[in-house]
Amino acid sequence: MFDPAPSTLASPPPAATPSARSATVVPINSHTVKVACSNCNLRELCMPLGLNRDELDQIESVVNLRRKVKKGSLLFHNGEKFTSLFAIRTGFFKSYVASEDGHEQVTGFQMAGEVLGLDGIASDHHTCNAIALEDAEVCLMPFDRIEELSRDIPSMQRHVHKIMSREIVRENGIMLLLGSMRAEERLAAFLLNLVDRLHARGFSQSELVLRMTREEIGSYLGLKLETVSRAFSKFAEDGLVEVDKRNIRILRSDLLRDIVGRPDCA
Amino acid sequence: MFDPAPSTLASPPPAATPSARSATVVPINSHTVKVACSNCNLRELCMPLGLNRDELDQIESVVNLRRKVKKGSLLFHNGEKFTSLFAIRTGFFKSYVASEDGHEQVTGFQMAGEVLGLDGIASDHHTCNAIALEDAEVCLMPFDRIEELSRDIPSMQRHVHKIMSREIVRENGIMLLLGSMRAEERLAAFLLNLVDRLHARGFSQSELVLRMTREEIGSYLGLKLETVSRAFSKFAEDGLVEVDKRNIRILRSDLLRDIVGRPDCA
DNA sequence: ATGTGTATTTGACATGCGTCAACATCCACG
DNA sequence: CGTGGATGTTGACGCATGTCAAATACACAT
Repeated sequence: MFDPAPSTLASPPPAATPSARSATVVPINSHTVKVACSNCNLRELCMPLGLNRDELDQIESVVNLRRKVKKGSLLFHNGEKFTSLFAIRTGFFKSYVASEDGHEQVTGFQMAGEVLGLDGIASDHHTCNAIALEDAEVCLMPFDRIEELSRDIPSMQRHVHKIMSREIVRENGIMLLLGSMRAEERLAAFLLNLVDRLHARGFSQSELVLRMTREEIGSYLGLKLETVSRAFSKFAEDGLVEVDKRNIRILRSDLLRDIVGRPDCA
Repeated sequence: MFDPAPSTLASPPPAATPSARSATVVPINSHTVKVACSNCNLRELCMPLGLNRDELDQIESVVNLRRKVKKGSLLFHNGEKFTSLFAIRTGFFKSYVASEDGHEQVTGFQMAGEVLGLDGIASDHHTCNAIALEDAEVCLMPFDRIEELSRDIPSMQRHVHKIMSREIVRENGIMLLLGSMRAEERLAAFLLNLVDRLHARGFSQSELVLRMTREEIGSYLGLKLETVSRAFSKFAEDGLVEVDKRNIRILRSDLLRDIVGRPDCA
């Protein structure tokens, strides 16, 4: 097996200096406002994207609270009143919907710099749940403040629209995956997507640590956990990846891409 | 069999007086502007929703063109530059994405009052295709005009956000369907959803005419056309629906709902 | 250390749906 | 009025994945 390199993989890249406060909700007073976005390492991925200095100052007035979310606890849940979007500073989330009979369908995994809560805009109430898969910190962005600012800053407005549209496009891709791919294609696509997003955040192109269980992966991919496990074993057997529990090393991303691309290569 | 009632089902409810012009793109000049939204029967479903009289006047300045789309022709396609959203006045569309290997995945069916093109905002280019399943007419809404107006009219801004969020929520539901339901549950959910949307447009609660093939239904639901056909036959055999080609009469929507709700009722 | 619960892997078997094929029906068009 | 292509139905069969079960490993609390 390989060295899981937990020190670099276990924690996201430094997103400004994480405060060590114990309170769950941390108000940002005037002299700490500057910390919010300008100094955040995620500014190239998150809300401030494409804003100039002045606009950056303004958006920082939107991000007025931070919230720590402990591993396993809910950020929001189905039916809860919608007031804010959440930008992830650190940590890892899953979002999921539940059908009446209790089945849970994971609808996405979100990492630092990504935005949660867009589902709530439609009806002023959240229609899915978001749970932290590791200790996390999020920035609260009250949506009416976002809308106010969007009216004043066209580039901000466009960015908000792009974020929502991107989510629509992502879900289109998942529909393609769920509707037409087979188990190994789905897992290959999943791994490549995850490692791409991690790489954009400064992590390795080839190593990753899964924050979710096989069952959660299966739920996202429309598979049972045993099928996910078998697909991992198959990939390992074929020398495409090394699998040690949740530590994954991608050895042949080219072949993984082939698997995604061609629906029938045994 | 039953009377397919084609006269009421074949054409959507009157959406203002349909012009009989033959040109594909119909510019709306100043004295016909009023026709655009105020008189449109879809104003309770479409963009003008929740706007007052003044705001209605303004939104009509956004809808500056109409376009006729013949059955079988593309409204937009993957890779095409994104400039406008499309509000459907009459007709019926499918949107779909294609994977590299040529497989097509239908991502949605859209009817009068619904909006197409949201996928294009993210990258300024469309990432899916939209094709008319019957002769159709759409209103073009240049997106930069929508954004301008959103800055002036908060209720308009909120409405645009709601439309995008609604699409995200819809796709969450499809993920649940594709990820965890079995064939008959999927088809039952599909039929109930279709008839609900048609009913909101003044059609029957129990009768509908499918505008798409079994194969297109199957693509949307992640099934093969034979499986769709068998599920229809099963429903008919069990007395839940009457099926005559694409004419469907729902006899027991209560039982259809049961099928959707409970994953194991054989 | 010990025990308990969760996560993962692997095997054996069952089944729902896909695949392949034949046939029926309908509509467009000559 | 006939013909060909698209669409839809149905049957037989196979396979990918689900289901059930057992064993192992690990995390964490006592």
